[in-house]
Amino acid sequence: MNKIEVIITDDHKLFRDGLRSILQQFDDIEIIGEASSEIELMRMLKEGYDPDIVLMDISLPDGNGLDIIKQMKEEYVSIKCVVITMHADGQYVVKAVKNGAYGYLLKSVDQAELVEAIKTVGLGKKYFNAEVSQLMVTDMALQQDQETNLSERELEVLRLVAQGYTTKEIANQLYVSARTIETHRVNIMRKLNVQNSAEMIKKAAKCDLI
Amino acid sequence: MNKIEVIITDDHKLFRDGLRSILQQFDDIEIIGEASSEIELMRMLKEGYDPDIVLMDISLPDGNGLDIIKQMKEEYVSIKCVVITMHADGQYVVKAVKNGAYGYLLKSVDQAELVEAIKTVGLGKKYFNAEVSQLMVTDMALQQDQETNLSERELEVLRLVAQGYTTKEIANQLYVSARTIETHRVNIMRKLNVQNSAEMIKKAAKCDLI
DNA sequence: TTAGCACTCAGTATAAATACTGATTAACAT
DNA sequence: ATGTTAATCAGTATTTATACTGAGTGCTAA
Repeated sequence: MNKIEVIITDDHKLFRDGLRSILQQFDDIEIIGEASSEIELMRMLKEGYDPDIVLMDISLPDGNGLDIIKQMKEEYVSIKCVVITMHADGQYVVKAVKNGAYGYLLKSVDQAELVEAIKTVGLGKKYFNAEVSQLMVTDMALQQDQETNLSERELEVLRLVAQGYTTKEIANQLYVSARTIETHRVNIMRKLNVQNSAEMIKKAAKCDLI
Repeated sequence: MNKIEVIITDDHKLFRDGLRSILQQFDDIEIIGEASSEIELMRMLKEGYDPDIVLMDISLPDGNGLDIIKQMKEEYVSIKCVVITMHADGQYVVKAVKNGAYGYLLKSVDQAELVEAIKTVGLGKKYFNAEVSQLMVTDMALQQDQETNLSERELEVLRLVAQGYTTKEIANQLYVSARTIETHRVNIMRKLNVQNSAEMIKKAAKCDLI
């Protein structure tokens, strides 16, 4: 069996050393490099490093660690990113998942779980433990809790607006005057607590109304 | 300790009987009712049934089971819904979570896990096992895979548009002419393959570009 | 070195949205 | 009964967006 090749990315040398020390004990895992920043990581990849897994802290000094996951995934399709962080924040987890991360580990995990995560991801599967899943679930449930109280008619209008129909077109479709639709739009914006159509559609999309 | 009061909702009597038979063995769980449809369930709740948990199949004959979770949550805040279904579909899981479900079980789970889920939810915590979390994660990662290829500048403009700034305002902020911003808008819409600003914002929101 | 793309900018005309002022009717719950 | 809300409709003026025609510069990768 081939070794799982890993690059560790974290701005704290001591932490990198610790990880290396732990992972060195396993014959099927090999640390092929370390980076102390996103820039350094990207430079290494550009220079030809080709790890199976990048183990990455997302509170790096240069920029947002979550964005780099996406970037890396686009440029180096085969590399799988496992986030390791102290941030027990559902939004971070969701963002990481959406950006293509293969795993999300809290720094509170133990050795055994770290290794299990790496091996799981090494097989091409994703690794998110119960705690992390919980964070994600809780966050998603919260997002939905923004009550809207739009009437049926308003929802209907909102959906048509979001589909790109103009006020006039909607009026024709619903057999009412354009004035009516305009009133609806104003009321919808008031209820969603936004100032204009762009924000209205954004908020509607975020709240899954459309 | 109080018993966890459960209503089983499923359109197959045999399945309800099976669940009842399993759960009856546990002293701290009590089946206080059964419903064979959403309508029946809602009627029971209206009549005063007040379960801790509703164990619900989401492929019921009358309407979409996922929507009823939301409805129930709004009208009966204290009731926790646990979905039990044969649909191993990430989108369903995501939707269930967003609608406020406290758990999602595949019909392939065993007795032990069913009971564990009920007890966990009974304590007010959510229960989503590794398999289900996996489905959810996979689905979310997929959604993100729609490539966009917007340039940095275009993303910047897009985000400002979504925040409700007008073309002129954006032009002032970025120290370029309004023409330039208009060109950007047109290019963004072309790249996102949409016909107007409303669709542009909707698509951007759905793809988490903003 | 040439082709493509990002980014910038222009005029003219029309279509649409927004801001302000209002109003009537019907349903529904306190 | 009375207040609240949904749903409908109106005029006028202004601001924005859109559609059509374009173009020049500078970078980069084939």
